[in-house]
Amino acid sequence: MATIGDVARAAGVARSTASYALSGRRSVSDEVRERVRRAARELGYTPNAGARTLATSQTMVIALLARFLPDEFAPAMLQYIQGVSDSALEAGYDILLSSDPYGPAALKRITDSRMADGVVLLNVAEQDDRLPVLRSAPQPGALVGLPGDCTGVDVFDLDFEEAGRAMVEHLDALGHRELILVSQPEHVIERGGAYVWRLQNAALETAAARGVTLHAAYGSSSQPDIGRELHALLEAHPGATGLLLNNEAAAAALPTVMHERALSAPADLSVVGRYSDEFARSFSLPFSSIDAAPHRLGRMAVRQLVRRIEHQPTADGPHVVRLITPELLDRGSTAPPPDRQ
Amino acid sequence: MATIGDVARAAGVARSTASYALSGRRSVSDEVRERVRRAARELGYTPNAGARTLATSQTMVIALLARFLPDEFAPAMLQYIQGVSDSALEAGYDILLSSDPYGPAALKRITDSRMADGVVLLNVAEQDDRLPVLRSAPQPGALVGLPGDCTGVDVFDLDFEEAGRAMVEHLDALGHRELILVSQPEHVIERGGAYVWRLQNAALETAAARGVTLHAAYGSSSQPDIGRELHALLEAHPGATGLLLNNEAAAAALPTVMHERALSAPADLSVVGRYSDEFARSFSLPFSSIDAAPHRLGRMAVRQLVRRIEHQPTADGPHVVRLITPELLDRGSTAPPPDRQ
DNA sequence: CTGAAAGCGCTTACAG
DNA sequence: CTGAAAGCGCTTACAG
Repeated sequence: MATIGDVARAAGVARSTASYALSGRRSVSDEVRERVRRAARELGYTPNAGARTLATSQTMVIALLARFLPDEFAPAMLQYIQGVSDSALEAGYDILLSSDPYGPAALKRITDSRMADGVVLLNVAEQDDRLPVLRSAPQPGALVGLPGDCTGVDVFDLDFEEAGRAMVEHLDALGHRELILVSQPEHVIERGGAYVWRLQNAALETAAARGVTLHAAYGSSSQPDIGRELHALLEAHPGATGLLLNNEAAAAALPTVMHERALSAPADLSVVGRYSDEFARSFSLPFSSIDAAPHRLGRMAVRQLVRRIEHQPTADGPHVVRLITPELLDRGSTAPPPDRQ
Repeated sequence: MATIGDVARAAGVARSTASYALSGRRSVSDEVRERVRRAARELGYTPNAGARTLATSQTMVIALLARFLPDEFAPAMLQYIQGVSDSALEAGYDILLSSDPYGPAALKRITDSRMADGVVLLNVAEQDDRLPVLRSAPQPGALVGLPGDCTGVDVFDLDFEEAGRAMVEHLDALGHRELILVSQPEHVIERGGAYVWRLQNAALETAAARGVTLHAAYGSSSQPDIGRELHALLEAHPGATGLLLNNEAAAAALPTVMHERALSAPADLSVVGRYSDEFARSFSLPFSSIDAAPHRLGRMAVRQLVRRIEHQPTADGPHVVRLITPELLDRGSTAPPPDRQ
């Protein structure tokens, strides 16, 4: 493979001149620049990434630390990755993907060995064991997901509290007095998925404040369990006229369940979910929903990370915690409750 | 950050000795080795990846070239990535993930700049424009997906022809005389998804040889279109007693469609699909199916790639094309056809 | 068993 | 406007 030395020799100049001609970091005569460029082109010269990194201490790589959890929802996961990947590409960075189940050690190795200029953490838990490592690393970090302690990192997430409020307020305004909320399984909370109770608590508080009855339940993350559970919940609360879903598996199962119970939305039951629009589209979920916006969150995290990387190490402003405001996309699955006598 | 020089100084030895003591690539007295190790531990020494790469010309990185196509099925995609990721981790490699839509240029940059020791290509097309680049790269390559020309690379895929045959034979043996096959959308073929017609042609041939009528159709890759199409197909072929699915969206939509038509499997209709077991599980698809085995294919590709990388450049055996034999997982959705008079 | 030196391929002050 | 040199942090022949 051609090196900068080969290019310099072919162009009849010094290696430094070849380097400058290619990078444009100091002025070079038009003629020399042309000769160097031609030589580079003809030799098919591409700079060696390792050598450049060693010389500049810039890797132009962003590390993406993901966790492939068994009950993590695959379509959402892939969209986070896509968002990160797309915006890294735009900014000129490559992605180093790590899904080592033992996250802290993997992260430490990556940051210590200087394989990346910055780190994006996915599936962030309330008490995330990767955070202490990230805070003491020299590289900046951006998270998708809100941890208990946000110091030293930039954080991006959906405002799940607002989502919980918005769901309840929407149905309350339509006149519903009794609702059911189906959340992710309880073990998602146990491993630190704070978004589950953030949404649920806000929904419960809002319901209480408005005198709305809200039955909060945890649902399974896979079929057919979740289907059975939905049946049982609808049976147990015959007076409920609205259903809130913070559980993708439940959203996927609901059309069948409603069909089996001969219910239709919104005539018999109003339904509001929380999942990605992409998921809604590919499964044609007919329910109004709050967009989980995984692609957008991935993008935001990378954008901010790149800003930090490129302003480093001085002009780094205060760290941000950006919770995006839920938007309820109306798919017509909510309406005033049916009359019951 | 501590360098090997810092470690050497702290241990009172030369840098070379420190390096050898840590790598074990030449014998070092027990006492010196202990001193060096302790110094490394106390200083929190981790070798600089770029420097090591420059010195050894080994990156310990595998490039993963994916394509995020709009109608690519997300759960399958993520599982390929997981398979690759898991086995890379086991082998001690990191993953450089590229999803640049302009694949050939991205691949060329990655291989030319020596960012990886080997390359895995996902979503391989019949005529894949990344293949010429990969063949002329110095790094070995492994593909998931069967291209028209397999020279110079190792190839892994499901045996889609055998899958098509197996599906038809299975239903023929049960006594079915008229079947419907729903494939992926036609534009998947157009962009090079050869597996669509590989399965379809084999199914058609097998059916013809056995005197079975097979109606082959392309289906949409998303709802609600595919649902409508399934209805139309079942309507158009009232004599069909078996349904073959090579289309994940169709598999996801079918339970609802059958419900709507008051059909049940296998009493009214025998159904066989082809998708990943993981997908079947998370959506509880009640149909017997041939496992697409994305995780396993990803693993196989990496395993072989690592073998090539580590035997390079001499002892590289002939390239392999490994088509894994479809396994029909019986979920009880097939039976002899109902009597029709 | 250990050390001093060269070299991997870049970039970037330092000189002219 | 250009060149010769140093240095990034490793590894690995070459000497002893």
